[in-house]
Amino acid sequence: MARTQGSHSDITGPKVRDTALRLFAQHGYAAVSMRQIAREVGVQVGALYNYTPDKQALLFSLLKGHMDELLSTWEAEPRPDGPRDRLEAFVRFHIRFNLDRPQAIFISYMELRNLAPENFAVIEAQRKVYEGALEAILRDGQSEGVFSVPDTRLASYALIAMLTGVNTWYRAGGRLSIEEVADIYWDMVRKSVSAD
Amino acid sequence: MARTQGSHSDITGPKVRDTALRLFAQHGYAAVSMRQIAREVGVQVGALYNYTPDKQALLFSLLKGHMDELLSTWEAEPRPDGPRDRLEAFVRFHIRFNLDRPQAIFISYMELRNLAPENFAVIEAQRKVYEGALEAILRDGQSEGVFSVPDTRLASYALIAMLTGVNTWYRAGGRLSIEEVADIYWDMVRKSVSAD
DNA sequence: AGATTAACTGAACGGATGTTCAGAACAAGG
DNA sequence: CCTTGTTCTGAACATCCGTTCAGTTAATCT
Repeated sequence: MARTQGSHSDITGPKVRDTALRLFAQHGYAAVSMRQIAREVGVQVGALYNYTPDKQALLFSLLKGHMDELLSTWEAEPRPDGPRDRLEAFVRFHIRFNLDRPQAIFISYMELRNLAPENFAVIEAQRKVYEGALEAILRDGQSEGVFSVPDTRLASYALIAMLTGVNTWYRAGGRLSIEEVADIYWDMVRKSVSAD
Repeated sequence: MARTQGSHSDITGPKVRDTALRLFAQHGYAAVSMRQIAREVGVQVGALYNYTPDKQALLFSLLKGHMDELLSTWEAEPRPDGPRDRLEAFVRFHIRFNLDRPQAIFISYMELRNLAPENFAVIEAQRKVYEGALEAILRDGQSEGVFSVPDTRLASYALIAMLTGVNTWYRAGGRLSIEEVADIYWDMVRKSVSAD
């Protein structure tokens, strides 16, 4: 039998993506087989190829979709005046965005090396744009004299790593809410760049 | 032919570990085959099983060896008086240690999920010991009034993530020496906990 | 009602996987 | 010099891999 009742592409399609995202985040791209994805979706393995040309494209599509959403959401955020408030906005945005999609964040840091070179280049370029936004804030603050950062490039790396690290330990329903976490991180970031 | 001249276990053994470490770091545990390791070592695949009971044990052995070295090296470090100097020692030690073994650091953060549960528990416990050392410093500094950190647990996570992040961008021979990098990071860490 | 099309099954393809093992080649010890 | 033990080869094992495709089913269109 094929095409059981109510199973259409607009149901199976997202299900394939969701399942792949979850399994890739849990076990890693290389450790997850197409058959495993199919089993959890509830179809035979061949059916997956209605939704992706191959396994590599599935990974790339997930990462690309995530980066597109990250960039467009960030650009739609209110952009306060002055480096200090812009930095705070970045910190709070980053933490909120990350904690809302832990799996996507996880694979977009862990599975980069499993991208084909041309796919890697695309994602890497998008990441540079995003991290560049942080560095621009730091540079502005430094030149306006409201921050004191000896090396803005390096500081942006350090802060990104610190902020992205929340995903390794934060669990929803824990002792701290997302807002409380953001408050604490912002406190540390603010002091680390010597802002008021 | 077998046993060609000069190939003994005290040469092949370390070569297997070095090769496995390099390949795991480069492509990921699941993406590297035993045959690939054997090829780069220069033996047939069966010969690897003189040095490890199986692939999983090889990964665990690499991670365990790394964590053992991390803990014993840290415990052998001079232990300055007072939280401020102890924190500085920790920061400089961590950066130095990490940048000296980028591959081992990489796999011990990336390949944890590929460990069998009982192996994972061992490594996780060791990691907790190490991170606990940082938190103890923060707690002491907080209670002595030389630091101002609202949440020492969370701050230790944040700082560890920030410090470990150096491995993602630092390349030997770049524009900054390890000492310069450590100076800059220490400056940020110091300020983030409000130490003089 | 009949034709068309989208969605899926079931099976197959060649090749790669981790692991085992009998036997060969060599070095060392008596 | 002959035995013993170590180290390795070469081949095999069963199983899994990503991917393809002819055929089947069910929804949609005319």
